[in-house]
Amino acid sequence: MLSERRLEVLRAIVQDYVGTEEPVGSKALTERHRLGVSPATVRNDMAALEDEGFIAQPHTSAGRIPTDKGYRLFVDKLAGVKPLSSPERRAIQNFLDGAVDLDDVVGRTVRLLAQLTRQVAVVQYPSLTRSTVRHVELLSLAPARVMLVLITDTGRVEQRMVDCPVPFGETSLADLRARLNSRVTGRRFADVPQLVQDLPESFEAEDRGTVSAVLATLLETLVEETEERLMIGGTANLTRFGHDFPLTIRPVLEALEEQVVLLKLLGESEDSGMTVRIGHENAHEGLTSTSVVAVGYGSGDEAVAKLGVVGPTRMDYPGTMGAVRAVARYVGQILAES
Amino acid sequence: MLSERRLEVLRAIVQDYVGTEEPVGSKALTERHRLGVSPATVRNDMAALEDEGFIAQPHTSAGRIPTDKGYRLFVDKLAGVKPLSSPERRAIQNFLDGAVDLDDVVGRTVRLLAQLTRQVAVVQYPSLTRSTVRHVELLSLAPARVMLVLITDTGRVEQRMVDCPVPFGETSLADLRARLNSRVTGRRFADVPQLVQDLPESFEAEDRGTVSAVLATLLETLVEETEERLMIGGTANLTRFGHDFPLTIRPVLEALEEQVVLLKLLGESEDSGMTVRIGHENAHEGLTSTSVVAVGYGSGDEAVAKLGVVGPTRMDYPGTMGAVRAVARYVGQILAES
DNA sequence: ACCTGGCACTCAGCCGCACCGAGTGCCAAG
DNA sequence: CTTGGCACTCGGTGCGGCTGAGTGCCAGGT
Repeated sequence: MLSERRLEVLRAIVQDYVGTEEPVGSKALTERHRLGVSPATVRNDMAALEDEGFIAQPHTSAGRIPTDKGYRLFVDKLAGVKPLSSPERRAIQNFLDGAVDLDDVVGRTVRLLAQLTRQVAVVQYPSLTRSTVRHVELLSLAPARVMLVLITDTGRVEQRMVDCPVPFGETSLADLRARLNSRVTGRRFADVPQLVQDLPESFEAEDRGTVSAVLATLLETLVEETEERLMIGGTANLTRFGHDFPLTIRPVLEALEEQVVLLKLLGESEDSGMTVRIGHENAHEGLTSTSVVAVGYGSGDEAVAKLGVVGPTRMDYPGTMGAVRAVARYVGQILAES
Repeated sequence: MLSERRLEVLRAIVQDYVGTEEPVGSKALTERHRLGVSPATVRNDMAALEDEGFIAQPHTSAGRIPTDKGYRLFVDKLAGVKPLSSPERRAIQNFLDGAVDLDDVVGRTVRLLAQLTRQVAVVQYPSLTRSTVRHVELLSLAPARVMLVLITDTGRVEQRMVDCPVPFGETSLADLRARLNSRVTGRRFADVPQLVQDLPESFEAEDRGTVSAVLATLLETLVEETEERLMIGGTANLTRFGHDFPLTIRPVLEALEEQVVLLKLLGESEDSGMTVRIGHENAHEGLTSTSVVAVGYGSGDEAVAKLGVVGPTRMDYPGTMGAVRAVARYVGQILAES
């Protein structure tokens, strides 16, 4: 229902607007793009595109700017994913290769993504529920005090204190540690609850209380930390947002500080494959003038967490999508290696 | 050399300016404060204060605003530290008490501080070098692969992978773990290097390579992580900075993203006792229009790390200092308990 | 049926101008 | 040393006119 040329006009409008940040008019369009038609024709097309809701005028007698719906069409039909240049790829690899631990990987990823896209980057830590257990460690700190340390295959470490109802001997502790690990090492966290269910029964009566306490803390940790952690960076890029600062930037900063909001943002997208959420498509009110590009990443074929960027709806979608995808791939490789 | 009344005038100017964000004139001053003198007198005093460099006019025929030097005098001589109200104290305690682990403590502290002061909060993780070792754990993940886990008395956990030159048996590993712990548990991290220096010699020749590798990684971790970690929050408060947004806010956001800068910022202050660094007193260029209020906190009497806030030079110093001090105390308590 | 050039119209942004008023410095008197 | 008076400054604001990019529409051409 939209002719080929009209789509072409929309593409041109999006590209110009993203570049200049200013409403684009018919004359400027014909000059900057070889559309092969006159400004008047473009005007007609623009009127049609406006009727369909793809573009809008800020005020009468100004140029047009794309609407969220216009960006949507652009992303879905008109734009591809721009692959990175090979120097960029090499830079990514070099930068990520220097990481020493998981925190470092995530930290570097955030900085990298922020720099590449010149936007705000968000990286989720590998999810506990989708990871597998590498090791469970129990340390006796005091006669009735045990520290529980949980290590995942992605290098994440969680620790908790456990208060034992009665003092717990070193040998019992070693016993519990051994049995616990033989059951859960290499298994997925999601499966842990049923794997340890009957563990207390196999212990002496006097130790059962403590065993139960330890297990309870373990399960609690799994539940609590299912609210994942994440890291953000590149907030300074928000200053390149637009001219009407305070009002735009404020709610975005606020939203970015609420982990819950961000996690929802990343979580709502499909598991693998890139998701682009544009303007009002974002549920959160403060983010209706931003777009979110997110993708899953993982050490194997399956995604263990998401990463992405938050930027103005007026962003370079192909470039951003390319950068996000590339970074996700490299991070996956790094995690698989460690 | 400055009469009592002139100091009083300065105090009034600072207070009014902090409240209204607008240059304050002689007439307004006499109306809002009971100085007992006429505007003309105040004008004379203001002229004197301006000669001394404590206040300045943005343009001729506008009110006066305090200079950095003026704020300095205000903080040093004219203002106390405003204690928090008891509801506030209770709120702090309740909020911090719910923390489950160190990350949570730091996270809650940041949010709390940001909310109380309505500024950007910065909290440093307890320093490794000033903490003591609670436990060192060695886990065999593969025949020639060991994971080193370091746990501090403040609950911080660091982990590193160690590649062994030759496979390392479980018994040797247990042996090393035991000897290592007997030497370093309870000792300060700073002392660890010399405590483990001669450890390889006491092992069989074939294991010495691995023992050395493990120790090398341990020491390396200590060095690397001496660049401390920290957490920031409340950046949304930057939007309340001033009217001339983009230019002011940008360098601040950039500075806040550079951990190194922030660590220097906190580190430069004396160990305990509160430090207030005003405007150009901050070395970093991006922060010359901000003030930093920082204080050490710790589980015992000695500081293990710093926390503080970054805000506009035009801030409520007494209130901010009060909040920072109170939060530091409570965090110290929480850490001591865990 | 579609493209195109022409034309009248609109309106945000940008002067220039005058005015207002808060605030100042100075001075002479108390 | 304080105070009231007074002339002066100058940033901010509101108003009017101009400009120019951009539009919508129409009539003519392909």
